[in-house]
Amino acid sequence: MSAARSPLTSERVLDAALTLADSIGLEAFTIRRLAAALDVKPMTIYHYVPSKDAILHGMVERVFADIDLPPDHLPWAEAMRVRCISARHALNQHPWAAPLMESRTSPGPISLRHHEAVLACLRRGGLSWQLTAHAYAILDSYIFGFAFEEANLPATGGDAMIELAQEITAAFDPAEYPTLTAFTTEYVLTPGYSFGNSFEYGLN
Amino acid sequence: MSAARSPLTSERVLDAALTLADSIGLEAFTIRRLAAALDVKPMTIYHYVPSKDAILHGMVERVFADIDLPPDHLPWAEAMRVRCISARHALNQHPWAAPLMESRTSPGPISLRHHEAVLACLRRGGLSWQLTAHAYAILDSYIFGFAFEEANLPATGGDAMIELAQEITAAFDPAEYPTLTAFTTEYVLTPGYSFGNSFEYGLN
DNA sequence: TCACGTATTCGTACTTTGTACGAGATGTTG
DNA sequence: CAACATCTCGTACAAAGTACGAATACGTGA
Repeated sequence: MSAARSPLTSERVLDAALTLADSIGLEAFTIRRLAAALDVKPMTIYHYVPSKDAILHGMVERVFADIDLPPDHLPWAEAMRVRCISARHALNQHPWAAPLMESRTSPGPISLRHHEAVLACLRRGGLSWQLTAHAYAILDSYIFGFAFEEANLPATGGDAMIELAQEITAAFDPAEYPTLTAFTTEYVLTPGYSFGNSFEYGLN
Repeated sequence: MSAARSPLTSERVLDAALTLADSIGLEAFTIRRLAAALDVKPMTIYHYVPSKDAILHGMVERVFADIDLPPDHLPWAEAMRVRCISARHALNQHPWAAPLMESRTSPGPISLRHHEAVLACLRRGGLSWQLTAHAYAILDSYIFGFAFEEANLPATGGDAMIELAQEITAAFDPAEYPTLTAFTTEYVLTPGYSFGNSFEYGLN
């Protein structure tokens, strides 16, 4: 009775890794839990993947693969806009990704292809090397910084945030931080407020 | 013989923590190593501090304390510029700080005072709540994102980078990533290049 | 069908980390 | 000197990554 012997592969390990990290966060993402999710024992994973670090590497590559390359047929600024919005979207799907992607040295082929495409887009737009470097550094700092902040916010809008803001305002003396208090009560608690709204505004 | 019994305090623990994290990085920063740096046994630290997390909290507060508040006497844009440059400087002194500061919920009084001052500065400048929120979100995303990227770069310019760039370019096929290759060889390796140069450029 | 080599899975165990618990040592006060 | 408070640390446990090699399952030719 082979009973559907699990055809585990490194692909399936990565699939499960992405899903698990999405649902429990990067802190709680452990080999042991990943093994449980795959319904195998921890050491089994090491037959398909050399180390946890390699898994993280693969996860980063997956996320990069999800980010649209700047389309060839658009002027550079428009093309970059497309890729930036796509990047934000991808980083939103995977809140754990931003710090990982930025802190990783030795990029894989997918990351490299991505960087290649972005640089090529800027150059095609006629930007000097210097402007290219500036544009890339600035845009990515912004995108990843924004995604990182957003991912670490306890709530990004909606009901949960209302409750939270009230807790916080209750914790400190409103007289000592008047502007901060006013900001939360008069603006953040406004229906429709969302941190994410600032993103597109900042893309200019 | 009391022989200079160490007057350990939570302040001294934090001093040592900052110094240690600066020199070995956040990954390697452990209670055991901190204890060694203070020349005590690990558990001694817990007499002055309730947990490692509390130490991290204190470290974040210290770094916030190092960031200049936007000066009252300047127009808001100038004042913000001052505080942003100061923030970048502080984050440069402590490469471990950026992710920590952004990922921490429940801020301490120093952080709160800082946020208060920034919000007050923007409001004094006549910005609407909405514009205030946008400005703050955008600026901080940029500052922290930039600092984070810079901190995680293997080298930020100079000789070390030259060597590194050559290693990397050697590792992949130049034909496959032509723009990337050209970028490193024709621009990054130029004497005087530094990632940090992009920061002030991006503040506009 | 059976034996054997390969591919896959896992049991055990070591290291590193944070930190709970309570014992010892030291200093202070009546 | 006795009693108490303060400070230090020894021991030990849980959770994590993963090295090592044994156990198992599977495919193939005799």
